[in-house]
Amino acid sequence: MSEVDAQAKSGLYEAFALTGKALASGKRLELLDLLAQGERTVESLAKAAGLNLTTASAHLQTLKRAGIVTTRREGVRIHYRLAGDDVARLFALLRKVAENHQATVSTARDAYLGGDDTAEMPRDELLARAQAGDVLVLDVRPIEEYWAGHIPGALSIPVGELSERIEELPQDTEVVVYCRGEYCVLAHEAARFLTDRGRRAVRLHDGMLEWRLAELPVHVGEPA
Amino acid sequence: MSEVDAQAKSGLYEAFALTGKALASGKRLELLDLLAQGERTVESLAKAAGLNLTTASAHLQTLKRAGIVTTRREGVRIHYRLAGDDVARLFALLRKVAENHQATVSTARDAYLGGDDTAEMPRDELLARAQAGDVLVLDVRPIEEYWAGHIPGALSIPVGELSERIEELPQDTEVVVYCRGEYCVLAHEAARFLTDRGRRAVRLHDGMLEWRLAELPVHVGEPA
DNA sequence: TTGACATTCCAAATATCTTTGGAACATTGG
DNA sequence: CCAATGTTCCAAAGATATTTGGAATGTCAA
Repeated sequence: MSEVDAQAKSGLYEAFALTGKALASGKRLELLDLLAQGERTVESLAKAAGLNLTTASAHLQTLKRAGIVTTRREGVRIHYRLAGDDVARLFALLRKVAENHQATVSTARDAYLGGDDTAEMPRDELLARAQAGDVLVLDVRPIEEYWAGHIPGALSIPVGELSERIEELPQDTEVVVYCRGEYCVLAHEAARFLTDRGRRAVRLHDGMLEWRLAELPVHVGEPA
Repeated sequence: MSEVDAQAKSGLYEAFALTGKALASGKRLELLDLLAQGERTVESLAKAAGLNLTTASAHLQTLKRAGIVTTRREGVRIHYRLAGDDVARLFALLRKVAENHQATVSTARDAYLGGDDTAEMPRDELLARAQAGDVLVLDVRPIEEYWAGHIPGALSIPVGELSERIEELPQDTEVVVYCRGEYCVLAHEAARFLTDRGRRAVRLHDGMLEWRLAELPVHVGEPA
């Protein structure tokens, strides 16, 4: 390989690495996790990720330089969003690969999600039983994320409002709870809360991210 | 979200980020590109990637700490390999996402591969025409990579030996050249060399990496 | 047991990334 | 035009990564 070629090759791979660097920080991955649910403003991202506003902005600039997020201005606010579904797919695969090959991930996962105490249901079973009207599908993400896209027919009760609004759920039908994705804590919390209160509740095994990437139907906006 | 939860969450995401950090260096991505073709020793990787031996070892340790490569000792040598096909898939997707969303990648790509002067053929067309015995499939990677896995029926002539061995190719059948993958320069070089010498030669659009990930048949070892 | 060899460990120098407060910038509404 | 607000830019401090030579480790063969 010539000297020139070697230089051109490392140029190409440094360019690839820019995308790698975007994924090389836990904070940035938390931001991507939020963005995978739909677009958000800088302030809202900073707050949700527990970051100083300036720090969040710096991380978002890094993501933007790598091209994996884009921005849209609306008045004084700037909305960030993922640059495409391929980015969401890359993000999801990164987490899966990390889980497959790093023991520390399972440990951290269980520490965060709290073991696997509540029962779970795969996507295809939810589809079948929701068709049959057999179960109630419950979205426990923040309402903005529900509006940005949810499973058709799902009811929205953000997990923080669940204790006040539990009466909206019929007593005797089984509830399938879901949230952002496979590593999202909200559905775990909701399922624990509901089963503690004597309701029949199971978690969807993963969440909206995987649902969308599987190209299953998604409803945007208010419920029909 | 409680303080404890926030801490547990950032622990989980820092663990994910370890895999991200593994992908955050051009040098490491070059090593992964080589490993995607099959296992290799440290020395061979260092030489092929143009790295100081100690530097290569340090990068390989980083990949190993992230769990995306594993090692096997054989006598005095240590062989590195990818920890699974999911890792190869992640690597391939990273390059694709980078190309999709970063203008600099196309520039660097063209600078390295030399524009798109030679014709290319998609995988399914190669499959059909190779079945029909219509074309000769030519693998121009180093012979070790050919042994580690190649398209069934392909002939191996490493690109460096092509000028001495061009007579092994029948004059009048079309040749389909392939190498490591979509961003590998070897098939471009070979196709240019062959067409310059009046042969009918086209490139497979991608290479062994994408072929394998598409779960198409792969032959390991000597040709049948 | 010794010598040869492949690889990793260690330490130090350099480079890059992260985080933060304060200043600067852009947009909107008064 | 001015003030308020959301976001980015800048600079500096601290933390983390990269690269390298030289020493240490582990394995094999003589």
